[in-house]
Amino acid sequence: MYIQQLYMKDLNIRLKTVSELSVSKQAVINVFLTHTMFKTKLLDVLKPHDLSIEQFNVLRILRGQKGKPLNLQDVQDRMVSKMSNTTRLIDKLILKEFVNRDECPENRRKIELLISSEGLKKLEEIDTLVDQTETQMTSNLTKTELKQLNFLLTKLATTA
Amino acid sequence: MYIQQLYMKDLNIRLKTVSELSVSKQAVINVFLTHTMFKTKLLDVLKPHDLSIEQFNVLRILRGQKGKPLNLQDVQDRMVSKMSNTTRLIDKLILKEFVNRDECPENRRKIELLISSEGLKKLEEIDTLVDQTETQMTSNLTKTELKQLNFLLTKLATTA
DNA sequence: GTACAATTGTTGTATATACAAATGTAAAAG
DNA sequence: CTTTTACATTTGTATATACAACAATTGTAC
Repeated sequence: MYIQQLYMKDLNIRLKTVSELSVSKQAVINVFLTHTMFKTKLLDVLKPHDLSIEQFNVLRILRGQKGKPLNLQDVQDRMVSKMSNTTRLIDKLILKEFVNRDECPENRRKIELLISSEGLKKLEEIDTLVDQTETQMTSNLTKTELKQLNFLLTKLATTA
Repeated sequence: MYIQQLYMKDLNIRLKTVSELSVSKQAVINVFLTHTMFKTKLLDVLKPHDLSIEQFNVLRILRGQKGKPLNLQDVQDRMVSKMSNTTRLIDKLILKEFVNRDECPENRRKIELLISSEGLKKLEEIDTLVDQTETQMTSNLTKTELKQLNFLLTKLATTA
């Protein structure tokens, strides 16, 4: 509640001044604001399950492997964050027993990461909630508008 | 260099799978990816000046006052982050002598924050660089597309 | 086959984010 | 005028982000 209210307050203040700025500056600010809103709402959903957004993402990445292990590099490549953090992030998932880590037999520099059955169970528990949240967060755009948005954001990020 | 390459690698991997997801999920991922790209590039510019993005934002907010002091709450309301951090963030700006903090005479609970002349000088030094970066980051969208993007993002964030 | 380079992962430090609790001051209630 | 409530800021703790340095293992060159 508090967060949403605070956020809306920020937004109103920003929208007054944003319109005077260049379209580029506006775009940057709008992306930052939207990101903050998405992050906040997703975190609201994940928090009761004691997962951060990045931890949730890593679990989904590992689930996507369907039993095949991934090493740190693999996981890292599918994330939008930094190597240095991934070790510690996964440490926390291992503590919660959602992930297992083993030494890779062929190459002892590597590690093998696998999601556990508890991890899978937790993901199933959350999936629907996250889906609903994502739908709700984007609900004041029509499907056509969302496609348009995705087109623009993809174009923006791909070559820039 | 390294960051950009890594980022592009991530993006390519994501774009393969993203298309299979719902438009809502795609939008969320695209906003996250774009945010990361923007943040990385802005940080590249600010880093040589020993400023974080949020520190830079606070300086710009204070400059916008043209001599009138702001208290913490005011600054916070114009930011996209959390109260708890703002104290510490400003501590660092004070250490760098870009900002002065005084007790508010009418209400000793409040503080008065002012940008220093060094702070103003630093901002002038960076302004052009940041403008160029923002323009360059958004350069593969036309002005019309950027306006469209701003419309969609504003609509997305305003009521959701 | 030893020296050097590359790969893979871990650790350290600074900053930012998120929340809760604590501190100090002002205002309101009684 | 004292107690309670609200306000403004600070501090503490956990996680995430960014970068650099380090350690261990593997690969390559001579």
